[in-house]
Amino acid sequence: MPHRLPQADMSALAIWFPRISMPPPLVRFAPSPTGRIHIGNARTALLNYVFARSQGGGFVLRFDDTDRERSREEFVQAIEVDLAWLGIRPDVTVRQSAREAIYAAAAQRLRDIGRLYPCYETAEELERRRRLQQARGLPPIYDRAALKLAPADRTRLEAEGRRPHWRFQLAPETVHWRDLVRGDSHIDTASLSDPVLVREDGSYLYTLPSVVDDIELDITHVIRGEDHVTNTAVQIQIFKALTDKPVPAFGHHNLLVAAGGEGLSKRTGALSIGSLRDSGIEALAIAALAVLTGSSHEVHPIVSLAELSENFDLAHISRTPARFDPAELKALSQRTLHKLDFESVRDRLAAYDITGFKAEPFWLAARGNLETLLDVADWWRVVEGEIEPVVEDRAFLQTASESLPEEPWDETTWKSWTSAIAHETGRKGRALFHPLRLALTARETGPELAKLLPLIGRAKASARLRGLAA
RNA sequence: GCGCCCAUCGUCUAGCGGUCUAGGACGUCGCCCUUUCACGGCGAAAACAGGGGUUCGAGUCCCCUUGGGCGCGCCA
Repeated sequence: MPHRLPQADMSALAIWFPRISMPPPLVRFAPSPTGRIHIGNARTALLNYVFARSQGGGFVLRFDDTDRERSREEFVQAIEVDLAWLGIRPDVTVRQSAREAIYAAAAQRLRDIGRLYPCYETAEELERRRRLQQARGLPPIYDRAALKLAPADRTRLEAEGRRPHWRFQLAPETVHWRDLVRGDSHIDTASLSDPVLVREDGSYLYTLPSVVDDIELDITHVIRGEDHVTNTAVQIQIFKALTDKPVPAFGHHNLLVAAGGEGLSKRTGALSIGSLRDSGIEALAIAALAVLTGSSHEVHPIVSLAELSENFDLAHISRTPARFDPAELKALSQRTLHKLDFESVRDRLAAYDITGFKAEPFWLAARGNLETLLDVADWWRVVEGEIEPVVEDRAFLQTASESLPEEPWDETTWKSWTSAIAHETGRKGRALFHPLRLALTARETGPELAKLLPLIGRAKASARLRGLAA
């Protein structure tokens, strides 16, 4: 497969032309602040970020907020917060709303070279024509009627008060590019409508600002969802019409679909990063699942974002849509938690007032039993707080409390204590341990009691065995 | 409707004509560990969408069917 070779090609080039050093890659993630980011969005952001990191490159966060109607400041903030939580620190942040003069200049340049032409059809007219074409089995493509307008026609229309919207005139050709994930790709512009770049009210649609910013900011790699492949032909043409700079490389990753198979696009109000965070999902689990699923890499828990950059290769992403299953995310989040060492959660534990000399041994004992970090509070209460013990067998617990050894306790205390009880009562297995666990922790399942007992301490243990809240 | 892309275990995938009685991971199930549960370790079951070709030989190449994704906006 040709698209698995570019790495080799690059290094070959570097050997033969050592003086031609590639500029460091610069990627961009370009959300429109019309909502919170969701798992699909976040995946694109993460893929860009991990790619940049793996190549020693930079990451631009660009807010595509040219749609003034729908863009909201609160979403700009929320997106930055969500991205930061995921571990993404943009090197540069820009807003398209602050750059309109640049787009205006670009639009003028396109008019000057005759590639941007005014159209006077109304939205309703266009809609009607599209339906007509579809009914006839034809592709719904703009017929370029406006191109045939004589100057006099325009003058008359303008006199009637009609304001034009502006279309980019596509050159008839098949546009080719070597997609970073999909390999050799091509689009015949004959199957496309000339894209509207400027609205009737003079504002810009996504297409022009996007290309202009990619040029101005020297973006080298455009990594985005597969839903943008068709746009690529248009963007390459606009790019070339505007500048002699090299066209960026494009990589279109597969899309996520819901477990049932239906699309998981931004329109379906998919799981937001914010709600995932609130439900206790680990950011690292989201990152791992987002970049690993749908690729030939095994999905596995990670302990740092950097881990994902190590074997990262866009060519390892599949061209088939991948299912996103929240249950899988949850399970991965749980396994992630079980691997985290104390240092990496120290600050977050402190937020639950889990500090002091018991904090680390507590974490090591409890982490394997957590579904989410939210659960630590419950286990910390078992160790340091007060709980109401569950008494299953009063007489047995009485015996147990009487054989409780004197402190100091360590991890061997549990073994020697329970051996003594077993000896005295003849109990073993579940009959022996279940009542002890219930009395000591008030829960059916939990961390190894050998590790928990010394943290609970004699005073609390003794009281709980006697059925007292402690 | 038209165009582009795709099709291997439940899920994510390896596989680039013989080495595939199809490999891995997650999940599932079983066993072990812990004189309990959870965590952990080990093992098992589980797939080439269907039909035609090409070839000595096809999961691998071609065509059709079926199924799926995306696109076809004065959205991004």
